[in-house]
Amino acid sequence: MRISQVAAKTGLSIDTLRFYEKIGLIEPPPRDGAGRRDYPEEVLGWIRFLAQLNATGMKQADRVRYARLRAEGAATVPERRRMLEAHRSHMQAQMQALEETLALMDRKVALYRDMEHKLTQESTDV
Amino acid sequence: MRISQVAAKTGLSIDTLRFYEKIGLIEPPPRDGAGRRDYPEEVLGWIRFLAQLNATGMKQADRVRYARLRAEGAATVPERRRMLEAHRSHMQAQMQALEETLALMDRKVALYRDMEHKLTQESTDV
DNA sequence: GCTTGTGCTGGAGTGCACTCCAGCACCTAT
DNA sequence: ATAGGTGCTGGAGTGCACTCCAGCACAAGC
Repeated sequence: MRISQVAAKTGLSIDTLRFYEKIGLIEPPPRDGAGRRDYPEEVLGWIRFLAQLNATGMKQADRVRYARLRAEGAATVPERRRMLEAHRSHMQAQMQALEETLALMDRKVALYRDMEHKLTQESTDV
Repeated sequence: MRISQVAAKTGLSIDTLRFYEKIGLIEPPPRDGAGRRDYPEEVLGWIRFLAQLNATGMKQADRVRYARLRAEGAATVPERRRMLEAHRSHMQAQMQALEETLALMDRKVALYRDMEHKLTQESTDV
């Protein structure tokens, strides 16, 4: 698969794909006769996983570390597991922050609606 | 309250407090006789609210916009409410991403545990 | 009255995660 | 055979959110 196809299917830009390769997030794919990258299908799943780690706040440096461990094979499974567990608890903290702030937003929005209601009445009453 | 006190109570650095003032996130506090910032107590609650918006992914530019609206008074309540509602739905999308990825982490961690178990047995069995 | 601590300003520097560009090669359709 | 599209490399530039620093003023304790 050519780089433009991968970009289209993953939503990453072509530049980002090359950048991810440069920093070690994606393994350098084989090249075709003309020296162009020829990605295997499996890269799509890996990129989607990276996107999930990204969306849930894992830092680039840690994603790179995980990618490097993954490339080293089965011997690194315990360390990868520890990384995922660490990220898991980080995500749980985020969930809690979100829940608390969501509740706060609801209270504030209700308060603001109330204020708007009163302001509307004020101008209607005169 | 002096800047170092505010820093200690909020966890922000002194530089960050001045930076927040510069970009309009915090209103310039009055100064004491020696020209030092003298923050009112209320700033603590506001900073904690900012921290919550921060922790749940609201961008600086939007926090600044909200702060400016807030400083303008009651007339901006409808717009502030719309901002909070927009942030609310952004947070809900984040929650969903977290839930999905949390479930994925659990599956992967279980898988890795399983692999570790088998590897251990392999070396034990021989 | 001098040292230490705290604060001030304006501006430069940092780290992260991309994003863009020049200058070139190759492939494809007309 | 030539024009347009796609891809390549190495390196520079960007935007965000701070963070640090020099050089100075004021204050408080010994």
